[in-house]
Amino acid sequence: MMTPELIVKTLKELDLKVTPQRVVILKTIADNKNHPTAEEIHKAVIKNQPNIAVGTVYNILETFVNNGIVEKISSKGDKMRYDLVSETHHHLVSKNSNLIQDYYDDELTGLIGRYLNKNTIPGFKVSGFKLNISGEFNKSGKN
Amino acid sequence: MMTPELIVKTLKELDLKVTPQRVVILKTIADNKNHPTAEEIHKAVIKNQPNIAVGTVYNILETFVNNGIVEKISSKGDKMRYDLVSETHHHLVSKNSNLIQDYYDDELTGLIGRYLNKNTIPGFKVSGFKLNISGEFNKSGKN
DNA sequence: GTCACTGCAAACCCTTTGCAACTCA
DNA sequence: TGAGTTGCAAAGGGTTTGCAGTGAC
Repeated sequence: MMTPELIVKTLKELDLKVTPQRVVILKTIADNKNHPTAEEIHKAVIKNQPNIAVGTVYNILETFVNNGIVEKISSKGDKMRYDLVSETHHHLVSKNSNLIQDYYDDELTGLIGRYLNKNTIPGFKVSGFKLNISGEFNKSGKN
Repeated sequence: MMTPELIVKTLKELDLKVTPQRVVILKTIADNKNHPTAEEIHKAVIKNQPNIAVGTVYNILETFVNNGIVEKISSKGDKMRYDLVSETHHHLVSKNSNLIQDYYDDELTGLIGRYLNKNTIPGFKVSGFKLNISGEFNKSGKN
C-alpha cells in the first residue's frame, strides 16, 4: 500500500511532472500484487480517470520503466505485465495459469547474493538477479 | 550440437510426425546458443526449406513448447525468443542489449535446489527454477 | 488412404507513434 | 507562459488463424 504522498515524492525525485494519470497508475501497480497487464491497469485507472487513453497508459508505463521504478515482466509469451521495482524478490510462476506471484525470501536472496559475490562470472558484471520458480499453486488458497 | 538421429528420436517419442520442417527448426534451436527469435529461426530455416512459411515456424514452435522440449523466453518486452529445454541452467541478461546468454553452474544450481527442497513454500509445489542474472557483458569477448 | 501438417495470406491484437489540445510548474 | 504531457486515432509489427493442398505413416 503506497500513500499518495509517497507517490508524489517518488515522482518529484525523478523530475517527473505530477499528473493525476501518473499518480493513479503508479498507485495501481503498487497496490496490485498480481502484476497487472497494461489492459488491466487501464481498466482500473478508468474508474478515476474516465478519459485516459490506452496509449497514455503505455506511455506512462514506459516512462516508469525508463526511470527504474517499474519493470516489465512476461509470462509464457503473453502480453507484458508490470511490476513495482522494490527490494530483491523472486517469482512463483504457475505452470497451469498465467499467475505470477511475488516471493520474498531474504535467506534465499542472501544465499544467492553471497554466492554471486564470491564466484565472479568471467566477462560479466552482475548487478542483480531474480529467481523464477515454476510449479503449481495448490487449489486451496493461492496466498 | 544435436544429431539428426537424436532429433528424429525426440520427435517420435512425442508422437509428432517427423517432417523436414520440424527437424530443421529443432536443429536450429539446438545448435543456436543465442536464443533465436521466430524471425531468426525462419531466416535460418529458409536455407534448407525455401518455401517454409512464417506461420509454420510459429506453429511448429508452439507445438514444441506444448510438448515441453522448447521454452519461450523474453527480454525486455521484445519479441519472444526460443530456448531448448535441457538441464537446469540460468540466464545472463544484458542490461544494455537484448543478449541473453546461457549460464551453466552446477554448484549454484545445487545450492538453490537444496534450499528449495529443505524450505518448502506454503501453497506452492516447486517443479523447477531458473535464475536470471542481470548485468553487463564486458566489451572484450562475450564468452 | 487418412489424418495431421504445411503454405499462404488475411486477420488479430498488443503496442507505438504523430499531432493537436491541454496542463503542471 | 511553455515545456512536457495527455487524448485520440491510425499505423506498426509480431503472432495467430482459416483453409485448401500436401505429405508422413
